[in-house]
Amino acid sequence: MNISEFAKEAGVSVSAVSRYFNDGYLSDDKRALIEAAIERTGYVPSYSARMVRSKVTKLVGVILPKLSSESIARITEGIGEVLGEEGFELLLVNTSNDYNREISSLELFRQNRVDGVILLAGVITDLHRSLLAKMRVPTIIVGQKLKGFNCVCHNDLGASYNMTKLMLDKGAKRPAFIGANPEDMAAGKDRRVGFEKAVLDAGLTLDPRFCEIARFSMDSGYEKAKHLFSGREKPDCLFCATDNIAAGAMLYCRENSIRIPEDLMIGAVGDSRFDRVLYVPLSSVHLHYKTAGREGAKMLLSEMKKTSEVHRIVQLEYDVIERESTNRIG
Amino acid sequence: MNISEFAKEAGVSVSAVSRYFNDGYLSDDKRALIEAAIERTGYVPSYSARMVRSKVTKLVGVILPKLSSESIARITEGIGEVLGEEGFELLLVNTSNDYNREISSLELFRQNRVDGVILLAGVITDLHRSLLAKMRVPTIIVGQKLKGFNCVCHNDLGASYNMTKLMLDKGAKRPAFIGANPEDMAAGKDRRVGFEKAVLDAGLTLDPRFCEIARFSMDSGYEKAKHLFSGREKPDCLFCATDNIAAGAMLYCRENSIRIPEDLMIGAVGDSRFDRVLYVPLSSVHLHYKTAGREGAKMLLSEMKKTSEVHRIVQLEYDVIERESTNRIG
DNA sequence: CTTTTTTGTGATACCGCTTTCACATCGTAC
DNA sequence: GTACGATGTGAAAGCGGTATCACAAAAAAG
Repeated sequence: MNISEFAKEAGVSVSAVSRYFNDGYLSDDKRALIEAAIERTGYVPSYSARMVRSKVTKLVGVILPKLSSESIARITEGIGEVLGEEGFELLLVNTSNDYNREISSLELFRQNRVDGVILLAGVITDLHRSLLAKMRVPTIIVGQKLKGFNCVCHNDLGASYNMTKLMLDKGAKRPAFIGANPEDMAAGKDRRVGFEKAVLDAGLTLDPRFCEIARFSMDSGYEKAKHLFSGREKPDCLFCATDNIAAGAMLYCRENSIRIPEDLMIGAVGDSRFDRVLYVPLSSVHLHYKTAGREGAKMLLSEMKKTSEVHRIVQLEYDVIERESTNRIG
Repeated sequence: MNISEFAKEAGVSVSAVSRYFNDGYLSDDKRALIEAAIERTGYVPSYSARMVRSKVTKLVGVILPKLSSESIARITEGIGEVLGEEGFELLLVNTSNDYNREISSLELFRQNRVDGVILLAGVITDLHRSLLAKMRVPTIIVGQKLKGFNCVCHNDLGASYNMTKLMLDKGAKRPAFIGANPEDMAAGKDRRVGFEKAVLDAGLTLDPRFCEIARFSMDSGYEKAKHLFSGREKPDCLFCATDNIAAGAMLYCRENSIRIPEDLMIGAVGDSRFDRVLYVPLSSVHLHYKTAGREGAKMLLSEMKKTSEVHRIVQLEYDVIERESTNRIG
């Protein structure tokens, strides 16, 4: 059933029906007629047709590197909450960390497909930048700082600095690091810089043999921990860029009777739900992922309303959560 | 730029352009002209306009109760993989376990918004059933068996039966159960029935004081474990409907010096990634979530192609993964 | 009582594309 | 040489809505 059939059924004009579903500039009796007819027929206007003329899709494209990650899931939940309230729906693209899919999704959304875009990316390349600059719809980046664009991000540097400091303050002298891809400015580079700064501020030196780069997985954390402990010199504290990496490293420790925190303190960033039920409850830094998603969505909403082109970067703070894995008396 | 401007730019007719993007019934020289013009202008046809006429949205609605759950994220990843290959995109609705949002999303998708729907639901009510029966687009249910509808589900009964049996075979005599909402036929009812069957088959009796119903969270698992151990009689093995519940229960055990597996064996269903790094590595049953998503998506694709109305229920099998939490010598 | 404004209304052009249709062209069969 | 199907083509009629507009009726202002 289309609008004109429905209008006939309701005994009103096509324009009246259209108004009913839009600005509402309509008398009460017509409104009643239309509502009665909706009740009878279950008529719902076609979204697609509406889009053609009004250029409004009520869709927001969300590009993410994977779904099965607690942090990303929480960000996405936050996004969905805020946008859902405003009647928007999420068009989700999971790029599976595939660079090409990320680019092609941006290309797709750059066109007329959605009213706005939220990008959760790890590594931002020049190609990303140039595509982002050419976006015709408002676009928000969550989880990374990118000058000249609208971003919601975390204080990764502060988080890693303070977690590392926590361990050093307890007397650790041989700090080790398992980080992520440094091309990822947030989880990779910033968390490394924070670690390094804390080490230097404590008057210690950085030992390159105690620095590893892992992928975002437990297995990778396990492997890197193995490598860390393969040398003669052993670290006495370990900062991991993510909880998953830390969990993997912890597994290696258990298998090799490295006591936590007695022999090795471990701290990480992320505060995953499983941290407190790990082999040894893991000290970690809570980042406000869901809030980041909500803030990103709010920022997008305001961008979609106004026409101004002011770019903002919002940085959320963090909470250091101490658990047993760093609970050593200095 | 619209199709007629573009056609002019390319020096061909509007029809030629339309054919280029659709059936491709076109001569090679026109095709070349169009391709050259695309190169120059970056023209992309409007999805919205295309939808109006062709009634094809290339969108699949996915309704899920939450995002930050490993099982759901994995199912959704599987769905995205398969549908992405076929050029479909996912319109995601996170209902946050809100019954009304579930219903209203079904209502929304029942109309002309998407080409197909995949529903991941816990509790299916009569209202769900009647809405599902009235769907005008192909719809697949993942994670639940529902007669008369297309479903991809797990063998929850077999999974819980065998996990329980594993523990009873090792000599446990006082089995306890922490389950989920029994209105959830899969994770709630079937997993309970499997547990009960295993207990009865082992010649034991069901002790109602050893049966708890939890929500899908660690905290809830913790609370229910506390309640289980509050009586005089203590269980010697515990089956939990999900890994999260088990992790919470394990936390209670640690705090109260209940040794695992010596005093209490624990087994669960789900095989979450964190199982092996828990306080005590958790025995669990691996369900093929991602495969379920993939199969659901394939089923949807075949439903969208054909017009027949044959309903199938596909049940996936499972793998029992034994770890330390049940590693007791009977 | 006229003029102006407000409020409500339906006809109709239009959004950007797809589909239908009538027709032109070409190669092949008879 | 004619008949025929296969292939290719552009004009134009939709698809189901929204935006614009002219205009009527009622209310407010003068």
